[in-house]
Amino acid sequence: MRDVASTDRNAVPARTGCESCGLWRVCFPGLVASAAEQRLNGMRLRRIRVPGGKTLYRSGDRVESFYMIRSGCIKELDDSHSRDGAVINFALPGEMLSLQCLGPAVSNTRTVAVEASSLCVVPWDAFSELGTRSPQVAAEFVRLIARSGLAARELLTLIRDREAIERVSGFLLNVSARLQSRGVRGREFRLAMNRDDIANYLGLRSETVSRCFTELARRNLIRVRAKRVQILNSPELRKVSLNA
Amino acid sequence: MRDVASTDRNAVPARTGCESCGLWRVCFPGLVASAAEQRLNGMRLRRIRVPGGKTLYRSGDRVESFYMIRSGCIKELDDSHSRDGAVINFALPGEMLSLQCLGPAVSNTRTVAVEASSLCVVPWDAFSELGTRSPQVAAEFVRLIARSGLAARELLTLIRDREAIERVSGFLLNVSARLQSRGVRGREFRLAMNRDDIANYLGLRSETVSRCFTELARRNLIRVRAKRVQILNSPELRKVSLNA
DNA sequence: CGTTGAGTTGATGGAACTCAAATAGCGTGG
DNA sequence: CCACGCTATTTGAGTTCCATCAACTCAACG
Repeated sequence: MRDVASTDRNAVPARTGCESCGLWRVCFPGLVASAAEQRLNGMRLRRIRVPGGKTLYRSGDRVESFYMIRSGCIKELDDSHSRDGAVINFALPGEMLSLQCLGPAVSNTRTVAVEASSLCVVPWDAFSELGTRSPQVAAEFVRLIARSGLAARELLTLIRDREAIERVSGFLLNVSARLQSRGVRGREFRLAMNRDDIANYLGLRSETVSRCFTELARRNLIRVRAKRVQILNSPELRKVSLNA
Repeated sequence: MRDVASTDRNAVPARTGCESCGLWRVCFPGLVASAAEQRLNGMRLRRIRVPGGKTLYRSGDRVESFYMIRSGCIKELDDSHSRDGAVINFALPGEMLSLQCLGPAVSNTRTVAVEASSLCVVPWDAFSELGTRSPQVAAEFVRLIARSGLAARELLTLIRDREAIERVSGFLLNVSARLQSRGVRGREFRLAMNRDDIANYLGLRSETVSRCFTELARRNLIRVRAKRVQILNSPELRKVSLNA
């Protein structure tokens, strides 16, 4: 139950095991509670592979499962205002999708694979049953759902009242920290998304994002070559992101 | 259990009853389930009054209760980046506070009364107990918590990639709709917050907010005099807010 | 009637957008 | 392996929008 056969052509961001997965703390109490039938197998765990550019689910769809990113990158889009969708969040390896749908059950976002991605799929009812048996698990749920709403708030403070270079610096540090916390090297990584997606996410234009990358490289804070990014001076980069 | 003695000097936005309160759908199943001890009285419901400018709770505080706004206006501030706090949300009459804290229990926002406000205070444990007894109530909880994260997302789409006049128009429509949905007249109302708070919320400067008000008034879409706002042409105002 | 604070209006500069052109990556097929 | 073509990205020049700073209005209040 650890690794899956890989069919990747290009270098894909690291594959993560269950320990680094956001659901681990939910699974764990369940597994402790009763070893046999609450194993991952018993929960009808599935793995799926989504090709880059393909839609996972749409706004309005009834979503009945959690999704955990194992590799790749999924973007969540809000279609309510702009025609081609505004990026709300990039879900990175080890992170979760669709949590906020499980109250209303129907999704308010469209999710699209930024690149070929591998996901774990866990039916909601399996977990919900787990929650009714263990208040510990139920509490963990509430915590996770509450935390899932935090991404939007973080993005809000990342872009509101901040100028372009601050946003881009903050974005890089954010991605770096999230990769690091999942056990992936955060100093040097590959951005799965293109400049347009980043610009859309940060409320900028791709040209501006590009200029900021160039400027940060000129200051020797980062190194960029297309999608590959290397963070050379993260304390200084943080200062830039905080306008300090 | 309906009205409280009023000590307001100036005209304060309408006081709302339990029916228009965001918690009603949570209370209701509980009340149905067992009439006697789960009444509002049984839940140790308290009413408090917060003077304008006073802090309700701070970031880092352990929050053990829900708060429901009965009258007035409470702003939620994020202190993580700016010195004097960035406005995340304005809680209007009939709306709730501190829901997202009840997973982590410790608040990540500071809440300050924009004007003298009256609140209902309900201890979390009373509800949590209610939830363990009724899965219906528990589900309603999850729904409410998931929805509480939506405010940040809405604000995000309100300001990202939108110019000043679009933000201001969207803000007015948003406030209008929220007042209306709580049974208050939404065509003509009084903004509790000053220009600085609005500007902070929208990621603008107070001068810009002022200019936008003036411009919208010039186009005969609204009428403004200090804090009093009248919406004259909401379809057209919507067009402006959507950049259409 | 002067003071105070919120709100409005005006003038100016800078940051980011726009449009346009140049360049770099990258997959494809010779 | 290299040339080709396509797309993504970078760079440049001009324009727009908003922040800034400052002056001004207005109402409340002693």
